[in-house]
Amino acid sequence: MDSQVRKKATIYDLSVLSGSSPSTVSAVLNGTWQKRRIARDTAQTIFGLAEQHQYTANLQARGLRHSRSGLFGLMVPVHDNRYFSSMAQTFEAHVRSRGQCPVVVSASRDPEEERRTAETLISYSIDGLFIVGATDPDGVHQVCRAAGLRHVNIDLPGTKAHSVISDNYEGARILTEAIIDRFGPDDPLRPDQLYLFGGRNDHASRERIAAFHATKKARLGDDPDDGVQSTGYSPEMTLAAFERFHARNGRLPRALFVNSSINMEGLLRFMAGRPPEMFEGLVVGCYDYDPFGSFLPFPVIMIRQNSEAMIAKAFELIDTAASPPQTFLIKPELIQPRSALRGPLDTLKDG
Amino acid sequence: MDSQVRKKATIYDLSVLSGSSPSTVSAVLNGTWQKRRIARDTAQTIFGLAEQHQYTANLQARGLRHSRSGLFGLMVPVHDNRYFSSMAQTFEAHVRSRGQCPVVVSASRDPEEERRTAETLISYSIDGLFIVGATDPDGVHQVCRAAGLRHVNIDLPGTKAHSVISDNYEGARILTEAIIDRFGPDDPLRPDQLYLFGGRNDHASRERIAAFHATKKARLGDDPDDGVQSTGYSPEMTLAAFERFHARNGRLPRALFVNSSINMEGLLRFMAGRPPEMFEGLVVGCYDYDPFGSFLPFPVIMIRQNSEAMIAKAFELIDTAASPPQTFLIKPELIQPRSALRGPLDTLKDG
DNA sequence: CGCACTTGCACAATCGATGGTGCAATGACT
DNA sequence: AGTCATTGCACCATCGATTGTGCAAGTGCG
Repeated sequence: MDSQVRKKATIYDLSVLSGSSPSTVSAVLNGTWQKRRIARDTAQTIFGLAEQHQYTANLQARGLRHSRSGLFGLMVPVHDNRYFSSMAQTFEAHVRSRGQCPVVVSASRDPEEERRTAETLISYSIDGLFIVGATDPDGVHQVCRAAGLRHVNIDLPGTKAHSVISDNYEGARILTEAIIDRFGPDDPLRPDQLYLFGGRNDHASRERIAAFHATKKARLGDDPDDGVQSTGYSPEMTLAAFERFHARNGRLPRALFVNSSINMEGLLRFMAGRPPEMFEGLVVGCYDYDPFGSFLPFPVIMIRQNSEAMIAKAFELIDTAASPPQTFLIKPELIQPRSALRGPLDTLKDG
Repeated sequence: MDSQVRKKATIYDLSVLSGSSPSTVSAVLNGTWQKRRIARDTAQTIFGLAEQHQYTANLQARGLRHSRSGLFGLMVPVHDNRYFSSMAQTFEAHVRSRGQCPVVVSASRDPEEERRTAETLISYSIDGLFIVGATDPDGVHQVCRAAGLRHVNIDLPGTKAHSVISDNYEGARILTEAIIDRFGPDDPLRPDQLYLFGGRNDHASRERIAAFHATKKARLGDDPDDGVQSTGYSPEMTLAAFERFHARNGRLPRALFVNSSINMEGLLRFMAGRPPEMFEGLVVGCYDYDPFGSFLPFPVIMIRQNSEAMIAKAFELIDTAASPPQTFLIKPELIQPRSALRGPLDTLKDG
């Protein structure tokens, strides 16, 4: 009843109530009162009033004064994806432990949207920004630099700011090896039986495709040109690619390298309504880890990108000067089929 | 080179450059210039300068003046979960289309953290808040009301503000029916062969458990007391529950009602390292939809909660007075095994 | 020409918190 | 008592944008 829909108390309110000046109230409540030689008694009084009236600072006002906001941004392509959302989970914990407020927004892999989103966040004077999987990291960089905003690229590298990315070449190499190893010497995999689906013209895909080619050539002796079906990061396009392949060949390849969990969803759509037998003997490598994906009816070897390490490294970099910009590779991990890993959620109390 | 790390331009900078007063510049740039009878020529000049100097408004200053920020918050328990992250995806699109900036934060299902997080967001004068799956919605409500912040509960209801939740009773009923229907008349399911794993003492779980009990009794004629293993929303606790069950009985139940995808991850952990044969014949109902979970080696019937409809309804409610608070039920959908649904990501350009 | 309007804009207060500076009161010391 | 240092706090400008108000110059009309 006491504090209905009344506006929040300000230092001016407490100033009147306590008989002290607003600046004294401010000093007490932001912790600088000792430095400003405010008497302990005065402070106590003000603390009491603050508690009684549920005072909390107006962070916009403080931010305006400081040209900082206490907000720290994470810009992801999409929320609805285990890789990015587990990154967000880790990110939040880090930011909170720094006493700041995490803000996660998505920019839909649209360069224009990416820049607009950065602009918006900058208008709130955010203190830092991680740019995850941006289509145009350097475009976002322009915007950030013009505003003097500290930022780090994650997952896809830019040329103007520090970047922390997966070691996609190495990851794709070990994944391709693992797929090939899955077939015994009695009936080994032939080069024309292993296809890569997914990917687009971004740094990560290019690296993975290069490693895929190189490893195929090294291990299988050959690598036909049509072994890569580029589909973008779209389930629907990936589905279409599988359907085209199936229409042409009457079956799926024996083995698949799927570029991401999003592309894997294209495979799921292909599976829906088709007989399970169609997928017998299939071996899939997926460049992403999803616990449910790991238990499909056929073996799915996965790559788990180490998002915790990437976020940690990014926080290390955010406070260091960016010149010259460097790219840091974080080694991903091969996950054998039927693995249920622990994740960031496991650190929560109970759930 | 031009705009190195120089501070952002303000209306005062443009004021000097244009020879107009700051208030004129402000009026031009915030669109009220016609109302304030600023000459078109003057406006043009200022628009030009603004563009040239890449002016963007300081939204903290604007927010301070307006006691609004243009930020709209979504507080979820965790990011790392398809249900919540797809909700976030839908939420973002809505907020953007309202011309506001979405802010997604997680509160870890910790009542204290929930209140603190709300406090923080309020300190930034956010314009609205959706409280998703809160452990203590009414506690958060207190905080919001004291600040006059519009808010709606989603997924778990409160008693003091409008709530939009899944029709958990109905969903659990049709899920339980579907599980039972999965078994033919030759070898029908016995009451002691169907167990519920997961859930805690929240509204959703209580409703689901009630429906589970009622449906079992109605369809199978009986319902032993120990048919519900409460584990919270924790993969690890759920794993432990499965292990206990298995240790006691030497096998899993024939059929499972798993309370959420998070609890399903506990089942995955149980599966890891155990022979696939152990899960032959198993039928699972899962109260959540995950595309990968839909294609496990045994039939998994899922409930897809309609997060799009819930978000849409919540936006409808946010602008209406909250008295008296009502709870709106959104019907969830039964998803047969091996289904790969389209999701919010499919509306994106390509990926 | 004189008066009433309209046009076009400047002025200044305001939102809430911060921090540099100044100043009175008190105490310490010669 | 006089000097100086310290204590304890108030004053005020400031961050950038918004908006109510006031006012000079221009226009129209009798």
